[in-house]
Amino acid sequence: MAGLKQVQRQTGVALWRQIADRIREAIGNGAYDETGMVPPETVLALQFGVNRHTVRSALAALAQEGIVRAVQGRGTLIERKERLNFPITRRTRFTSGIGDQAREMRSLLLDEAQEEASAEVARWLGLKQGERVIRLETLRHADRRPVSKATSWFPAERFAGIGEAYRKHESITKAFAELGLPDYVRATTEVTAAHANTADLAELELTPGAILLIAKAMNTDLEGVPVQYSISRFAADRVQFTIEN
Amino acid sequence: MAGLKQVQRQTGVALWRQIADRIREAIGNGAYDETGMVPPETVLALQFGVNRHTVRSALAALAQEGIVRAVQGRGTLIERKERLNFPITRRTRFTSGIGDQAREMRSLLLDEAQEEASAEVARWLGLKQGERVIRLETLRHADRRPVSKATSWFPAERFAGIGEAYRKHESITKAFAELGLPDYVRATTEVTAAHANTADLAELELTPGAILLIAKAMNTDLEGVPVQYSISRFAADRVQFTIEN
DNA sequence: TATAGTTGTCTATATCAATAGACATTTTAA
DNA sequence: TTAAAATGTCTATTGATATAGACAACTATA
Repeated sequence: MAGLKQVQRQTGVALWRQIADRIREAIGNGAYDETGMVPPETVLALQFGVNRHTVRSALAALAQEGIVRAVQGRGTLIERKERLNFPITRRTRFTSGIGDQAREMRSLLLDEAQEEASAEVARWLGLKQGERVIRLETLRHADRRPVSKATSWFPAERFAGIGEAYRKHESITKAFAELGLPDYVRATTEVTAAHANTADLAELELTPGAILLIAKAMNTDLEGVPVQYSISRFAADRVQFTIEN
Repeated sequence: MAGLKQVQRQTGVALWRQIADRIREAIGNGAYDETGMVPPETVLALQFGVNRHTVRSALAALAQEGIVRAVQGRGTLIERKERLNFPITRRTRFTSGIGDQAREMRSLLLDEAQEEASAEVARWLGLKQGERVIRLETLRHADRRPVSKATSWFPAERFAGIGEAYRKHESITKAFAELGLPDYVRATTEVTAAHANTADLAELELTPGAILLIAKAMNTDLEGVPVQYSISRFAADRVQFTIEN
């Protein structure tokens, strides 16, 4: 079976829109990953059982969204969104925040350690300097491209075992949930920029001179008690932050 | 603020369809419960900022779905959906299964008793005949109309106190959760039909000769251990079951 | 019994959606 | 260089969508 098909007429939803939705979904599922382009308009028209112009309307809509780009003579290329968008809100989460923009998300736990809180960490987590904290080093990929490397600190007492939970779920949100924190909010985020150092270059697969976006973030539980402080280093050419006010 | 509004033009979705969706949603939210009818076409046209004919298209679509019925000179009446649909799947639950079709759900605990398992109950629950089970008699209403009367049996040892939990939450799912069973699945469902007896007639507010749909269901925990066996008697003219394969 | 309020029907017009066909333009590869 | 394959553009036609206005038919109520 080649076909997507199944577009319905006279439902109040235009065929071109139904087709655009199908193609967008197929792209999201990686259906055309091998070629990196959408099938020719004539082929799509045949598959969906509509006129080529109708397919063109659908592709025009997708081009408007920046999902595809038509090149005369070649075909209609799928645009890799080279900048993942991170909305920064009170409900900022890494995975679900960009889950609709990338097909495959990976979050690897590189290192875990228990240590004494530095002055900075203690200040952010509302602890005394020297109190025990758990530090996680994580590396996050989207579609096999490294996106960010993050260092996170958690109060050791409250979140014992978070390393294991994170390794299992590849998600801070789910790790928190497993440890009895079903919900949390982003309290503050500080964004700066810097040049990548040699370690960054290797881990994020960058070239010398590359720029990083650095986000220092503090999350709290619903009572306002700090639960996480993290410093994330993003490859600046692969992400953008959006802050809505 | 009166208005729903917010219909968009030139999105590939016809205005009449957007409006139909809004009105259907508003009906589902009980927005027009006081009058039992949709506002006049002219009022809706004003609210949505469209022509009256466009509203008429939307209402015609809803009438086709059986959600409303227009009466010349009176108005457009909201049709009480006389058959609630029960999807029967592995995740069958009473309340959430029809929660989007009725505005007010009630589940009353009529009686609770601890008794010895009959041969039938023992077989379904994987117990030995004579083992202790808890029996609950429940009556379920949707929008103040009785829908079903059910007798449920639970292993007494594992689910001590389920009667109280059910009375409190009016939900088997939540009662299970309170007793440490966060999730369960429908293992088997047997459906038959019969005439209502005199007790059914009274409890389900039926007229003599009425038909019942009788569902014998067994739920298990995620390990496959039976947790509930129930016999539910549904007023056949108020429900339908759907089984997707 | 009027009358106001409501839905039903009809005509007319403009725009959007979809089909059909022809041909131009560009890229890729034989 | 040529041809095949793909997208781009144009004209024309049909049906669905939406607006506009007028009036008929029906219901409830004063």
